[in-house]
Amino acid sequence: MTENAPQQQTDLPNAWNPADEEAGLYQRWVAAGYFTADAASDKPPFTIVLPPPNVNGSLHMGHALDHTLMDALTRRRRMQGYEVLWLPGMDHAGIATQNVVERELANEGVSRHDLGREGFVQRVWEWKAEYGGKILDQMRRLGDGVDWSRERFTMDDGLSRAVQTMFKRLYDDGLIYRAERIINWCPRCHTALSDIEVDHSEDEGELVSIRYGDGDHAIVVATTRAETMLGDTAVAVHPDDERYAHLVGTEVELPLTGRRIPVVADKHVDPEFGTGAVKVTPAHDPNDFEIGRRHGLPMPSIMDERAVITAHGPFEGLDRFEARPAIVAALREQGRIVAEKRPYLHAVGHCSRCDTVVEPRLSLQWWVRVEPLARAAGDAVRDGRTEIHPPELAKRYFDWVDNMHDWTISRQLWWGHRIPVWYGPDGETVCVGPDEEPPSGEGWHQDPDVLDTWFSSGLWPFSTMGWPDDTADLAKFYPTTVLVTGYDILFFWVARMMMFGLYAMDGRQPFDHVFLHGLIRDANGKKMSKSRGNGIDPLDWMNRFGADATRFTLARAANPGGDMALAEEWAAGARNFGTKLWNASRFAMLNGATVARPLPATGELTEADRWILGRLRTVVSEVDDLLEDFQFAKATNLLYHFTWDELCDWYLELAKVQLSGDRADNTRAVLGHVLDTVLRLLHPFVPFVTERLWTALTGGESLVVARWPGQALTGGGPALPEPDDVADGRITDLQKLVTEIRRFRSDQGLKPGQKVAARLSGPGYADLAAHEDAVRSLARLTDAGDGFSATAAIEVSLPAGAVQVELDTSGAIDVAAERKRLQKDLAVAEKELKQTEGKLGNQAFLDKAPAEVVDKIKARRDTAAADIERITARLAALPS
RNA sequence: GGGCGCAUAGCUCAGCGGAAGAGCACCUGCCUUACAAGCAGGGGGUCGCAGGUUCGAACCCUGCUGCGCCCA
Repeated sequence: MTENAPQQQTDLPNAWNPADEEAGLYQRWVAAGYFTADAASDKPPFTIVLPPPNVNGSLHMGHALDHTLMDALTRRRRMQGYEVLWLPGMDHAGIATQNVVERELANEGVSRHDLGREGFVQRVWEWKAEYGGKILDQMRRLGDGVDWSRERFTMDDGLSRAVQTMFKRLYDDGLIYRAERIINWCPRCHTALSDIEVDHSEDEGELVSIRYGDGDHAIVVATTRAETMLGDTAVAVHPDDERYAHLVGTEVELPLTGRRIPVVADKHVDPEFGTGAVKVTPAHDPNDFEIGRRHGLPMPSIMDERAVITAHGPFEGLDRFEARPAIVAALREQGRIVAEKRPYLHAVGHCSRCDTVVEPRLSLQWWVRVEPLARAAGDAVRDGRTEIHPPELAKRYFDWVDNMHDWTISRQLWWGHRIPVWYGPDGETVCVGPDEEPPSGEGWHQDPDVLDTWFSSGLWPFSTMGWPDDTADLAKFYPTTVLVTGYDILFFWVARMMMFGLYAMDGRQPFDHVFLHGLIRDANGKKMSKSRGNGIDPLDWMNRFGADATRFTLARAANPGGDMALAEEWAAGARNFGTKLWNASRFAMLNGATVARPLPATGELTEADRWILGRLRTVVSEVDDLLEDFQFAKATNLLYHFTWDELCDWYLELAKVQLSGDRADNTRAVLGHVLDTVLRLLHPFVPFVTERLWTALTGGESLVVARWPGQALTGGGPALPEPDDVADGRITDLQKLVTEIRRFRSDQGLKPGQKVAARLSGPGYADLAAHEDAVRSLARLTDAGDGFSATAAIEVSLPAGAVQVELDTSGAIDVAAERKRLQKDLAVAEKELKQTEGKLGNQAFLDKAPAEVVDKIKARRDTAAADIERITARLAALPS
């Protein structure tokens, strides 16, 4: 390490141009191997597996946030001396990718069936080679410090083997079974979907009331799906509903079909809803399916896989949405429509991939029996083996895992892991493990379906490290330390990885912590979406403001659990901060700031030096605490304000004075030191600009592998002096004095650059006399030389007493402006006096409030009283 | 229908029992030799409404109103 090599001059350009430097810096980091994890290392591990993005996806703002936070976590831990593994990769996104390639084929006038299964899958691989993984390059743009040597893909041989192993184990344990049930069917994708692949929305539909039967034997049912009446096999009423008691056990005629169907009593019918009677279509509604099961009803399917009506005379061949009005019209003709309500708002499920309205469908599918797995997943969080941050979200997790339905894992697709089950000529069913030969011979065939993409993604925390083999990576890096994702992905990711991880890894949880961040919204707090057109492309921001600015914007908005609104102005602000940091650093370096020598002894430092170093020490400690607690927004805001408001606005200005004094070298050391530390603290969030500045400042190899300030694991780091109350108070006084003078100047319309002769005096000034040069520099005051003639005076009250500032404004002063100012200050002081005296006049307050609170109020009262006296006198002295 | 969360400056959000804060926006003046992607100064809020607890409430409790999200 050459971290302490001296660096006198700087080769830094005048301005920071991210586009010129980011890509080169990133390449250098990767080439140096900084991000490559070593399973043989003695360092403590810190592991994150990247929730794998879809192979057909591109980086959106949600990813950018996710990645920024993961990168910040891993970069800091790396600097702290951990052996960091951040493992990247992608999933194969079964439905989405198959859709993409099918669309491509459609443009060529070909269907996947023309290519055949093998040909189609080959074609998807070719597509992947050419277009897949765009997001990986976008991750490089963002600066993700991932271990590219361990990049994985869910369809790779190793991960496929893990999938087959897992299937076999679950099958053998009786946790995977095949059954005919109602599933969510997408008539466009032609596949089953799991519950969470269905999005519900309130859609406008119609509620039609239909009379079944006639005369005394009539019963009215209401439905939003009139077309399903073709598949009705019963009408159900509540057993205690006296209105229909006489009909239960009898049959009514089902219109249009000539069929007679029974009226059954079922206690799951809500007698309050509608007429209290419901039509029962067991093959096309999950509730009706349950009723059908309880009453042994037939379950005819009336639609094919495209949701087109099959059989049933005139309606055959109609799409379900064409069939609906046709059937209503036919019923109306027969006088069977009792009431119609349009529009009628009701919840409708849509395919999360293509937005088609899902069709509940009776079909034979493979299922995971989740009960024991979900219980273990809940217990791991209940036991505290896995901690969810922020903890409020644990409740949502429990609600989900404790009430989870069995999971449909078969998909009627070709792109994915094929179900490793073979069926024999005599009805045999054989599940085949990865190292076994599948049965062959006449009549044997493999199940045609593939597994849900989430089945393979659920294995990600360990399949990526070589499971089911015992590998060095698993030994070193499992369980992973933290999973970072949005709270909307809690069920997709967390629950499924937890279930599989605990099962496959002998009860060892896949991650110790789960950090859930909020969702990205636009400047008005609205969710970003394609239909709204309010999405922001992170690449656009990276192009215009730089990767650092994009990252810093996201990190500054990331309060745990809270959603965050973003707008271009936010990114511009972050870019401005980078510029500020750049300019401040360049200024410091041009003035010889250096880390070449150790910090001077405390006794050799000025109060300004001791103040900024004390503040720095506090900031280091606070930032550290905040980051341990995933408080990214607070940590970055603290750094933003320390850098801008304290370091740049005050210390750099004070340093300008010191640099022309006799202890300039000390100032150079302090400047270098503060800057060095600030760059280290900021590096996890804005890696590029800090790297460029830090290597220039220190001559060190790279900030990526530099030590993190403070904290035990870092083995020390620069020793900073304790915060110094005297120095802090002195600088606070100085700031107040300078600010008051500036206020006066501004009131009086004096140009900021205009020097004004002044004389400073008063009891409060004794302690500040040593800072006179600084005060004069910051307030643009010159000495009161010959011919000085005060035309105005202000009085600033400090804890040690008042300071008089007499100024020669070389002209008349604006008395009205001065009076206005004083009156305003007076009003403030009077309000303060009234408030504090009110409290102190309350015996109950004096008796019950803690002594330090009472003392504080007393001090405030005294200050207010003194201010009133002073201001009143000043007002009286003003020429009228 | 069940559950959760939020209502604080024009906008987006911190603060969660002892003096109302930030960023952006806004107003005034400045190209003051690091920085106009900037500097200096300034204006702006009875902290959704109504009760209660407390010496003291933006902060705790109850109800109401209005939003948002998840699940059914």
